[in-house]
Amino acid sequence: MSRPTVHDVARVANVSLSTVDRVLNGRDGVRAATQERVRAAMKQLGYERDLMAANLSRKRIYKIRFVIPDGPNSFMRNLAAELETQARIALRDRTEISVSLVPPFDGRALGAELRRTRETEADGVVMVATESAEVRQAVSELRAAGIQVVTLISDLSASARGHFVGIDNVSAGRTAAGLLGRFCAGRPGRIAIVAGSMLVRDHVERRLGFEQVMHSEFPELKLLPPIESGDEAARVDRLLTDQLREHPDIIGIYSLGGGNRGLRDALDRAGADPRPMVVVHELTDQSRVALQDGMFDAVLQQDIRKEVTSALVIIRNLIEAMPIDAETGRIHTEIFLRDNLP
Amino acid sequence: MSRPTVHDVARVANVSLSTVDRVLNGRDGVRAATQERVRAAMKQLGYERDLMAANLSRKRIYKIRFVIPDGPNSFMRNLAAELETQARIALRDRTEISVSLVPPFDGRALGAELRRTRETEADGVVMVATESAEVRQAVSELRAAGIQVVTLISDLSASARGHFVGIDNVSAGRTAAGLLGRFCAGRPGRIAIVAGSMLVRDHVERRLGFEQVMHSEFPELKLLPPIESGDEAARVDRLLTDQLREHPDIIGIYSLGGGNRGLRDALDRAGADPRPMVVVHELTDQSRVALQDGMFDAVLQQDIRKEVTSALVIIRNLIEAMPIDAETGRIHTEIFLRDNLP
DNA sequence: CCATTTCTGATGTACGTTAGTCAGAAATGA
DNA sequence: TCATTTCTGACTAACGTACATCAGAAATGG
Repeated sequence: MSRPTVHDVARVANVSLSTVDRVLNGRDGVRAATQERVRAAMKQLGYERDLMAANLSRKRIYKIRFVIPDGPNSFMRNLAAELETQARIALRDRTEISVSLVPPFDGRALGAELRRTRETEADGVVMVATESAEVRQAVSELRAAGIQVVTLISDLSASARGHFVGIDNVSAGRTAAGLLGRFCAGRPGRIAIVAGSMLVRDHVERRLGFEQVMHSEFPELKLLPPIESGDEAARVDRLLTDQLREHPDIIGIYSLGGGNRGLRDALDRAGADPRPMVVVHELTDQSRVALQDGMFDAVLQQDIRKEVTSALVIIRNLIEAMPIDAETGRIHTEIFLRDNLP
Repeated sequence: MSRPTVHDVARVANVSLSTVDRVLNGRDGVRAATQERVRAAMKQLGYERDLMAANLSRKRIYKIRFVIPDGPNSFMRNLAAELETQARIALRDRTEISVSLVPPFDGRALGAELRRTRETEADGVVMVATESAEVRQAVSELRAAGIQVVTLISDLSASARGHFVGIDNVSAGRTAAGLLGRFCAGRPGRIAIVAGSMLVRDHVERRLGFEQVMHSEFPELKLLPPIESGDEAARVDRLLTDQLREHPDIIGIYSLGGGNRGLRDALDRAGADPRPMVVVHELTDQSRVALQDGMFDAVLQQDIRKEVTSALVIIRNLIEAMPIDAETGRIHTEIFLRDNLP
């Protein structure tokens, strides 16, 4: 009553072990009719290949290369840390993870690094994409060489990548608006928007989603033009302080990028009462403390661990040419309040 | 450069394969000094037993039994469906999942079913707990018989269960209060609470957390005593309709259990304007539609798939007496608004 | 020091799969 | 129908570990 093996399949299909193996592993030299017989037997028996035995036999080790941005961005540093811990865990699944860092927002550097990957005999590459012709070119070459590619966090448009793992940033912006709008419940007033830069795609998308919902659902709230801070705390502080002084009727703030320490400082300085409702992105030490203080009301987040493990599952399935559950790559935008902090 | 095997350990420790095996599997007949040598070699090489090969050799199949509530509750039906899909996937990991259904909120029935489990030669049991003496007794017996027990979604207090997988329900209740309180922003009024049963710990804990935050942070909102519906839509409808009629000043509703179709019906019937703000648990077809209609404002959710896979990982680790990462069992409470629906 | 007990090594089989070789059967074309 | 090509079967050796058996070495007790 234990699970069926290739031997059982062979017996039922009335063929030899070799033939079953050939069908199972897509080797050629099997007549269509025979293939069908084997497949029927597998279905009839409910055969599922034993991955453990299979990998053991193949002595296969999946080599996965992560290419992510270097630099001080604390979100990316968290990602790097997570990769380090996942690397140890993945070893048990016969998966070897290596990480290489490239300058951020530099398509040329990323493309060059991707090309270098071909020499490392990796089975797959997971990368945080930067839009550029070089990158798209390099990705095509990798895939042509049989190396699978998955984009993480930031996608490549119109690319031949195998899959994307990350959140939907338009929906994240809409979510922020849904929260902030309800928090400001009926009171008229202005909403300040703090962004990093309108040159990066996820920020643009978040702003887009935010404005969509604000305009349609909360028309009594007036949006101020976004502050562009370059994700630098000092600039957030300075520019936002000015804006708060200029518009005493600011009752809500949406920060869709980094530099949230500056946001806190500006709010501290302004000391409005009641203070504006605040929704920000990315759960960091800073934003966590601010949540607990009651200075921020909600933090939107993407679960880095989930993104990494999903990327691993997906790229392994790509390598094995196994079907991919579309749900796996779709990362939800998580919402944290003071009370559901992890 | 590949991972070390028992052979490497034997060579480095200068002993035979047999001796390494004896140490590795805790067989006796190895002098303490020799054992030390072997262990040192393992540590030096960073040896990790290859679980795949090990299980293959043992021809071990993990038999896991899930015991979950029967009945129309759509959350539990989702769970059952998820178990079905996970069962196919788990097969590849030499894990055989069986599911048995018991009447909901019925400690005696659950206890009896758990006792029956002992005859199924299962290695572990995962169950959605109902509080009762019979259940605690049955769990102790299972564990005494060497069968691991993990509670899922709803925990057992003071029990000998091996682990709990699920959200922190107190924190979920607090989160609901944080949202509903802010949504009701300053307006005074009453809050209705709809629960399933105070016999299951998750409902008790949610209520507790909800009331904590409501009392301390939003004292202008008065809480009505909870409606106990047994998670039946018809009863929710009837009881809530009564309550809405009796208290026209209800401006918020927290539903911490099932039967949300009844909640919708009652709200439809009452037709208040402005309608009360509504926070419910569990993303189902019903609650999803209600979110999109704007009938519900927020839905708290636990990721069923994550819970099932975490439970499987944990119970396998328990069976193998491997260390358990505390983070694995901790499931976050997710928040869904209309705009971040998956 | 010998007899006994306790420890260690050598060897083999098994687990389910992959992957190869080689001989022979079956289908195909001329 | 024969020569060729295309399929198929029978075997075998791995992969890393578990587990059993048996012989022989080392430590122990008297």
